Amino acid sequence: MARQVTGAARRVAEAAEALRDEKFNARRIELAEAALETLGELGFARTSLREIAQNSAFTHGVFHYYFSDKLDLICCCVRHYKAKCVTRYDEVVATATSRDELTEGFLAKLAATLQNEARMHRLWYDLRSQAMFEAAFRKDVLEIDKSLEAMIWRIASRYAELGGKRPASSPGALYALFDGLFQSALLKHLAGDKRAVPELLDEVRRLLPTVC
Amino acid sequence: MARQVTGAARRVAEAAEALRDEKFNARRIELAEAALETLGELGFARTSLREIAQNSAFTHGVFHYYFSDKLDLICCCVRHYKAKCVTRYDEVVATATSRDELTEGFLAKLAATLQNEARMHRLWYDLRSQAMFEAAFRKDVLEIDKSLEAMIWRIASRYAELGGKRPASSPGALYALFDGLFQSALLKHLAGDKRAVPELLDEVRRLLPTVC
DNA sequence: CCAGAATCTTGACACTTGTCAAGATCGAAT
DNA sequence: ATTCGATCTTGACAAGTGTCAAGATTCTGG
Repeated sequence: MARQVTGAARRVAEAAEALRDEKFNARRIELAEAALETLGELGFARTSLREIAQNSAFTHGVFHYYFSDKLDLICCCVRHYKAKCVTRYDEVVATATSRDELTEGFLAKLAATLQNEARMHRLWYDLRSQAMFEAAFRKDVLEIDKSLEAMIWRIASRYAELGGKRPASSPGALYALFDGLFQSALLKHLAGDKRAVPELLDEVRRLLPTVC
Repeated sequence: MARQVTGAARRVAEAAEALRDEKFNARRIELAEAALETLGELGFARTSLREIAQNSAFTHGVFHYYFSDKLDLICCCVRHYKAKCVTRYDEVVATATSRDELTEGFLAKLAATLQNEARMHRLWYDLRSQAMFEAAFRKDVLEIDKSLEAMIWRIASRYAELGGKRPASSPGALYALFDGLFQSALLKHLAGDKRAVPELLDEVRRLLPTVC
């Protein structure tokens, strides 16, 4: 019986610990989300922990309590950012019943995110560049890049399927193409070029039938 | 005659000033080149003027003498970097007499620069991302991006010409594609992935005939 | 050769940075 | 209600930052 009690006690203890862990992790994500605000505004180079804290409801000490250091915090930010990103077009892919529908749904989301979430996108490009210098970022960044490539591939595959064809290039090349176009459009958009978004849409509209 | 003397004196003075200017500018470029060493090693975020000075033969005060501030220095670096970059493939384009020759020449240079000048390339991607945050960089960065696009276009046009065809996509899309592929390969290469370079070459070899 | 300008060195300034530790506050189990 | 651990605040520290100014040095025209 002693053994059963011990077992039950251990289970309770484990459950409590799991709860604490979950709470701890939820807090980390809260903090990461707050940090993303400032990071998106200022970029990696100009963002300090104190700046992050001041633009949030937290004090700078809390960040040190939940993260071992600055890199740890930013890694967590990147990982969290990823989860929200890679499902952006999934609904469109799932519901579209024709090439046109898929095209228009994709383009609409593309334009919307380029305009409304420009700060998050530029942060992603910033951090991906940082990964070229800072080894600590590389694992997460490469993983996200793979997810984004898969995301584009899902769109292209479905588009090809709806036309009874198969994508004409590799996932890597397709991702490179769309990512390059998006990055360039983002820069122009941030520079105040009103034509950036429509030109991107035109380009993608023209390109889709030729690559899939 | 007084007028002639004045005119001559003015011309002499102007020549002297031009000489000073030239010398001044040559020094700026020397300093920018030294700064590029450290920038390529550490990236924009982690590079300070003192670090730059310590890794060079100059004292940190000189940089302040020749540049109004840090941004001015880095803008100069970027502009200088550009000049060296955009002519990389021109000789290949000028001398190649067949599609194969152009392909192989292009791929050889591509592989060489990816491996030997990885630090400069990652700095370029870093600064291009910075331009999304820092307006002061945008003009120069957009200009360089245009030059690179034109560089790719020259290659593609010549390649198409040698096959009696015309490029199948716009300059922007072509640049996006190659830039995206290069950026991805660079990241993998820096992460220690031995397959990064050969995979890039394979991809480009496969792609060239389909886009031109 | 020498005065004045150009160039460079040095050291200081005010400020920001990441990190940490001591203590306050909170929450929950006993 | 008390106690103890988790959570948070606050303030401090040393190191590093961009900037600048005063003076040393070098260059150059006369």
